[in-house]
Amino acid sequence: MSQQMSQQASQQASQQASQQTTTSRMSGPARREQILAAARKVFAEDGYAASTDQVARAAGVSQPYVVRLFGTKRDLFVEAYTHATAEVCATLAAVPAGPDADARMGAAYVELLADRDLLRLVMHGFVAGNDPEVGRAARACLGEAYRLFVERSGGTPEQGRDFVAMGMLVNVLLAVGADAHVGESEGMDALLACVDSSIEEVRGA
Amino acid sequence: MSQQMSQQASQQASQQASQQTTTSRMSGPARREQILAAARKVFAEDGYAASTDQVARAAGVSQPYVVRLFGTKRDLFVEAYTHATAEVCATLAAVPAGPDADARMGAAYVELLADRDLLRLVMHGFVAGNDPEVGRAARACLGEAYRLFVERSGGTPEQGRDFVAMGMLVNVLLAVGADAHVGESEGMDALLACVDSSIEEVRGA
DNA sequence: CGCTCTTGTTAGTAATCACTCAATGCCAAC
DNA sequence: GTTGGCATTGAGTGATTACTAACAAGAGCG
Repeated sequence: MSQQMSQQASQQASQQASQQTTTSRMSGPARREQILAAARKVFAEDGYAASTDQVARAAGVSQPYVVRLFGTKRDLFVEAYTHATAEVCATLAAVPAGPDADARMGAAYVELLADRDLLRLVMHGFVAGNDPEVGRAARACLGEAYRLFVERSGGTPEQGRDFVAMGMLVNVLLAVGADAHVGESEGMDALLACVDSSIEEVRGA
Repeated sequence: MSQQMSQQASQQASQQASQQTTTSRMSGPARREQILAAARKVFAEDGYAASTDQVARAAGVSQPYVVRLFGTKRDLFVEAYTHATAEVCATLAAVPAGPDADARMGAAYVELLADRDLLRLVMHGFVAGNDPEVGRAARACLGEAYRLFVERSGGTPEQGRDFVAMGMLVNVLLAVGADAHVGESEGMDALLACVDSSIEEVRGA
């Protein structure tokens, strides 16, 4: 499955990266962050199955250099993944408590939807959970999302559960490309319409 | 990540399969189904990244034979995946309409929880959705689950959405091994307790 | 027994993988 | 202006990959 798809995907990524990449010399930490950004994009697309070569081409660097900077492909993935989950948690944690905090939490998550790569990467970590460190980060992110919602909104456990569940539904719909295949199945169309209206509702609040 | 883990995992699978495998000659379709069952287990563990060799060892067959019978690793994955999604849909479709149909739909899904491999495989398909055929099967399954719930229970679109969302939450919690890591994060513990009580509630109904 | 079809294997191939090694240029400090 | 450290690469290695080709063996049938 990943042969044709990831080939052309990485070609696209390499093209668009080589345009924006300064081929000249960079400082170590700066290059590290650039590679991490590329890794986030590539891993979001193909998950852990993406190769370090794809990441290197997306960053405009040679492949040995990315493993030199990060030690191991697994280390790179774990670092990119923990960054992503931390970003999600930070966004939710930035919502202050108070009246209508539940709606503002929902709006904060909807804001995250703009960055498709972020949520796709988080999703990939959910199924790559047999790696102990990835699994721990994934569980921590889910638990924090629940805890923050209940704490900030003062809602019941059931409301917290529903908040996280709704987030997972949106994640999955995004991952399977539901928005890009409207008109394929009537059930999916109706589900998508219902979720979309909820998103618009929370966005307006 | 998958190196050490999948190695020992496939060794376990091969051992337990070689015990239950009739090494003698089998009929073609029977062997096909046996390999499909093995593929379901292996793909549930490691996703599409699992090798045909792992599947072959789990089935107690040589590796070239599994690609001979199924043509391509991708074909094998797609067939195993469509079988899994069809099983989920069939289970939900078996719930008759009537009063308390919503609770019975929930109970039917909880029944599916007993087969961890099934839901883990379905989850893997959700993130492998860049493959067109896998993505289509995943979207069809989600759409059908929603449609069936609304049709059988006569509920509102919002209730249907919440049903599917709850299913996704349970899937994710299962995939990240939340039940196997209790006591790690207080937020996750509270979330898991809330979901568990909901499951027990629907199980009793 | 012989003939043939299906079941199954061993041996092999080309590609890709993560990762290593040794080297090369660049920049700043002395 | 030479020295030394940092950024970066090309070339290579061994392992694993999906997949192929050719061949062995068993079962039904005349």
